[in-house]
Amino acid sequence: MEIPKSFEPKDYEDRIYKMWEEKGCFKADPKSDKKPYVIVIPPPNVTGALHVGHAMFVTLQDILIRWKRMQGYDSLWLPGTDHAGIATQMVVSKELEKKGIKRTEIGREKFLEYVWQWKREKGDTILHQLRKLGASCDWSRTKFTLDDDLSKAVRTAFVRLYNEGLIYKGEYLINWCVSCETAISDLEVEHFEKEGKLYYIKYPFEDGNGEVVVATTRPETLLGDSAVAVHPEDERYKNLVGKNVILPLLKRKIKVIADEMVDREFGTGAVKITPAHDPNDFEAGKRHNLEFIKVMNEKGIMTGNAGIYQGLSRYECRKKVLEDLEDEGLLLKIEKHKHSIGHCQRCGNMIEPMLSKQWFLKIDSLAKPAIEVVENGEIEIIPDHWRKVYLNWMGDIHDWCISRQLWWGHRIPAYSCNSCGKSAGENDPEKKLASIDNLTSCPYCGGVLNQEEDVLDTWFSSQLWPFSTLGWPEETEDFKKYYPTSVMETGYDILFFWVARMIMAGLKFTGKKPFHKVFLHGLVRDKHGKKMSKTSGNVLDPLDLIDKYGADALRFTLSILCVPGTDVNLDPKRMEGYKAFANKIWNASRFVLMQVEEGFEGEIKEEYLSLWDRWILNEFEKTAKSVNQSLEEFKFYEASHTIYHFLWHSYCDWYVEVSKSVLTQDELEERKSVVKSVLVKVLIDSLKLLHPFMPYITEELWQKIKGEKMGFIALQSYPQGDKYESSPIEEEIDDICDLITAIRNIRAEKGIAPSEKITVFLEPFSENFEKMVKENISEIKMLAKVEELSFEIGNLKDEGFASSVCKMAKVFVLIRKDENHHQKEKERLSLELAKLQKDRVKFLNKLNNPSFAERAPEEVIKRHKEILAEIELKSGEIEKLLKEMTT
RNA sequence: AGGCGCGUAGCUCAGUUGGCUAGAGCGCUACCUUGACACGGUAGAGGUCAGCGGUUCAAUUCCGCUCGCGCCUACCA
Repeated sequence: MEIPKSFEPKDYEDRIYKMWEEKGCFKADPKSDKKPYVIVIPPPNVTGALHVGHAMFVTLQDILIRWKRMQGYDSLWLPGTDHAGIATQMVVSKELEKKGIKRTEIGREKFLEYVWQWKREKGDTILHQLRKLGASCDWSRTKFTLDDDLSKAVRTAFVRLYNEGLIYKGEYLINWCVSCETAISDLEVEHFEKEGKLYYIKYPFEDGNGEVVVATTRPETLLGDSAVAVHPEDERYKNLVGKNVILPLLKRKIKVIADEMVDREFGTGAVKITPAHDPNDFEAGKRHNLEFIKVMNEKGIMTGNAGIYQGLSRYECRKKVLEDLEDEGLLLKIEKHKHSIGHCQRCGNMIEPMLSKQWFLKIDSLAKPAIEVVENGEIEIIPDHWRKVYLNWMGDIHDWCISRQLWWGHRIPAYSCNSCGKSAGENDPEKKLASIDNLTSCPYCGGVLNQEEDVLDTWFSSQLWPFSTLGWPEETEDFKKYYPTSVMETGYDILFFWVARMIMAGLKFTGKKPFHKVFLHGLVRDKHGKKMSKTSGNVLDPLDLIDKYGADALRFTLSILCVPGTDVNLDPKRMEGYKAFANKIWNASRFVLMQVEEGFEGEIKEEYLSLWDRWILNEFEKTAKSVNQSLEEFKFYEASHTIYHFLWHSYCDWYVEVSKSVLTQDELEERKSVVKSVLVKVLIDSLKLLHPFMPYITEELWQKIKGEKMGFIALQSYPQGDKYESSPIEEEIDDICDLITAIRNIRAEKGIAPSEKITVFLEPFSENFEKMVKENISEIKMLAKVEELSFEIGNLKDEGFASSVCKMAKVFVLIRKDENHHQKEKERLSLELAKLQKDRVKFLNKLNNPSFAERAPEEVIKRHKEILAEIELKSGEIEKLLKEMTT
């Protein structure tokens, strides 16, 4: 039987995926008595396009899911998307604007219709892209955070928190994005250090005698100042406290206060206080009962409080304020100043700290148990150092601003009454005004109700994902079987955003931890470790990569680069290499299939197994055992590397080559048959072992070898390697390989053409090795291209020969004698001898040290002695050779 | 400012409680189109494990310092 010579992933990837999906290979079955293994997908944004970050998590999670499925678990990988409030609203608004439709003009209801329309058309794009990667999700359970059932979960969670008094509404200083026109949480603010300016501004005293100078980076906010603060123990300013100064430009009278927040070393040691536009000043304002003067509105435009500056943008206002200060001689000086400025994670605009009425979640009581489960190891975070980061952050967590001024999202299920004036979050003593079900009339007075306009932060729904997707708050069959989930696998960049919040929410609402383990993978960067970004032009598109190298190569690359605790530097070169690996497997299979007849049913008869056969069978078991172990520990790189090394370097480089010496020569039919059986068995088992990593090519080859009626490799049982046993065979094969390499080395160094067969003389160091060489002489001859291999050294002096000392024997290769051939031989051997002698001294010194003998463990001493003996044997033999040559 | 982490071959990285003669992939050199595969084969070259000091019989591994780099958190006006 034969398969095409060229390996072409495009020929089979889509076809195979379709087969898997149609035959329901990925469906979990709550009725089965198999043990569950569950991962919920980190839901991609519904607006999202596939990027390498997705490729990363798909690869790792799919490896785990397929591995466990093959191990006999009821694997459930639950897919879905989140509604991505800000992102989606922005995308759809922009699309509408192109058509001349303005969101604010058409109103909330109409706008949401458009968004749903968009979602129906485009929302599944990302899910189809995940399939290209081979993701074995149970698509029948696909969820969306705005689905009816998940929305009900959100309302349930909100109302419960509200009724317990953990949700409050109030006017606080929050992070406001003037471009997205919504509040965002602390976590959604990104700080960049920027070179800015520090402006020194004079605030004249009320009495006209002199002034106090304050330093600020944001001169325009002085319009909202309500005080100037100094440190209470600052001698320079002690007598100023309580006095009034005149606010420049607006000429308001404001007082000088004393507060310990002031850093005497910074600037002039006097600081302007703008309670409505700075988080620090907000706190100070509360402490000192200051006026909160809002000088900027939600669009970043100056308000009426800004006097003549009303209507200017924040940027124009700064310019004008500075000009005017200059005119009035109040601008003392400008210094360069580095400081960090918050930017909106979504749109990149500067964040405006703004006084605003928002909904908050009290977090302390939720955080406490979430800290405990990680501290006591009930939830294991891998790699361990993220555990420390988690605990560090959780220990200093702040209340969470959960309201967003958007339309797309879960509208807050809270109401206020027109008639009696009761309002959820503010004066709703009996907690009647938040409700899971739609409230139609006021439960206090029967009056007309208004529902809160704002929606909840998307993460508020994402935190419920591990259980809302399984049916919570209902006790569904799925929820009962699949919750808690097994592993949460995601990037460390959303440890706080998502993972921490899921732990808090899981414990709060279900009373159980949402998952047993958290594995955090590194971020995918470019080949030099730089973050991928459109501006750097170093973005790699997974769909392009799949097109060029195949999904299997992309997956294998990501997996083998995934070392816990480090970011992944993705170099297309690597993918080329793993595409070559796929090609290698393809061709190895091709070779095997060429050896066997259609429907070959191999049988491995013990009595006909050779050393090499036993070796590769055992080597496979060792590999399988190691791969399982690595996967248990989330060492994807190690698992991938182990398989790679086995298939390429053990199976292809050695066993397949050795098999040729049996299959192409005059050997017993039984031997040939056994070798074929071993070739096939090890290949098939290797394909199974590799399947979670490279699902497509392994499935395709499985079908070609076994035929479709044998089912899917995806559903075969995973090799466990439990038959592996440590055996002297390993060392014996090592020694034979060492001999073959030594002969090949001489061939290469002496420039003997590969086509030329040579004569080799051998002087084994042990009878056992001589016996072994004799037993495997045919394989050795074939692999080293030896015509004649003799143990009768005779007198080689007159002949031309090259020699080498390998681990178990002295090797002589007959060559044509040339002029200074003895000289060259001597140089070569002397070089090797020098190297050996250096090592010899090292080991000798160690062993001669009395405290080494005293303190080192016996095993180590023994090993050292063995190595020394080996070195001494080898160098002794080389010395002898050199001596013989000179005489 | 606080916390975490990194510096091993030209490049990207492994190296599991200290103990083999420090490994891999790519790149490089030489030779080879041999009937699975040139997306290949064979053989090589290449490292004072950032530097200094300490603990130890023994340090790439543990500790301290120095230099260089990265990330996260934070209210430096």
